[in-house]
Amino acid sequence: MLKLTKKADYGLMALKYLAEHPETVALSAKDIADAYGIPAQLLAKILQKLTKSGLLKSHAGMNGGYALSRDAREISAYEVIHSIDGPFFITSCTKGSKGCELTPSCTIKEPLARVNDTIAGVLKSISIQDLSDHEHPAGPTEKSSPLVYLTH
Amino acid sequence: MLKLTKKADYGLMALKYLAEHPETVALSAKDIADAYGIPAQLLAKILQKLTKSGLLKSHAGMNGGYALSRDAREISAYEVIHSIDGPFFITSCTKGSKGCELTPSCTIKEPLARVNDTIAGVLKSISIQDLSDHEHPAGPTEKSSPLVYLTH
DNA sequence: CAATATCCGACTTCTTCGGTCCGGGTTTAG
DNA sequence: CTAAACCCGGACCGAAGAAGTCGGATATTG
Ligand code: SF4
Ligand code: SF4
Repeated sequence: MLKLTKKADYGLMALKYLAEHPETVALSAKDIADAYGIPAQLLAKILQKLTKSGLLKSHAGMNGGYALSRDAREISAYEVIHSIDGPFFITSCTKGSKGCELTPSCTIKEPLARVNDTIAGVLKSISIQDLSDHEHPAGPTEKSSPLVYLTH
Repeated sequence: MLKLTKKADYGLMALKYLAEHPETVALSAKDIADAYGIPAQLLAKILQKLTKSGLLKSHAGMNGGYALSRDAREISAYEVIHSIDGPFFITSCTKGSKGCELTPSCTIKEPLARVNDTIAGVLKSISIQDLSDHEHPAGPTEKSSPLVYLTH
């Protein structure tokens, strides 16, 4: 529940890896897979999705591979997750396809939609570049400011 | 991916329902289930978990049922989700049980742990009481302030 | 042309979730 | 006392989704 897909996880790893190697023109899926020890074929499919979404550029043939299509700080974690796992929804009532049938009687879907937006906002505020700043500077996670505003 | 369990969903609905009926001493699982049209037996098990976690008080026998053990504004959505679905982790590396085996080589688990904490903070800042404030006052969701601080 | 790479859909396997069933124990109304 | 109404909790099962695999087509370079 509320767990990130491993595919999205891999996708973030791969993008971070690409962001850290800007000098190379392109890296093949196998290169990245080997670097982390994740199944090559699976990673390939993930990168393909990211390519189709426009986050990556691919180049077939020898010495081919993938490269970021934009600057690392212009790619948000939200986009990555969205590309790989589809639309982002905390609840099952995706309003459109097939959600739970008790949507009309449900009284908590509006508040939850608010929460959904908040979390999406969090994800959108994180870029690939941020992942590369390997820092966890002693300062323990302090939740000071109000994080979500449910009622206006 | 990143989707709330339906059980947690039901749990929140039930708690909200209880919060909105403070006059009644106790409501049976069947009452709540009928009110929303969710499977009674399933809801029963959810309420049992919430009881075991101390969020609810149960009373067997005729005219028995469940009641909130604390004030509605003292119960956070985080507690509910935690009670029903177990520990809250965005990633698979739960450090302790069985996570993914590439935890050592993984370079994004610390940043993601930060994100995890942020989202957990969001959930903790929401009380059952907040769910009852049925408001969505025209004001579109505005994300003004920075929502997550990755680097200190 | 041959080697290397991406591309892409279909497929199997595994886990989890949603839901049901049943055999208990408790309390209270009659 | 007894039966109804309720809570308790494990076992069970089908459906769905996630993780990973396979195989073939296509594009590029040497
Ligand atoms: S309609 Fe209500 S119960 Fe159904 S998925 Fe949405 S929030 Fe959950
Ligand atoms: S170790 Fe890395 S890849 Fe594995 S679950 Fe944690 S974040 Fe994801």
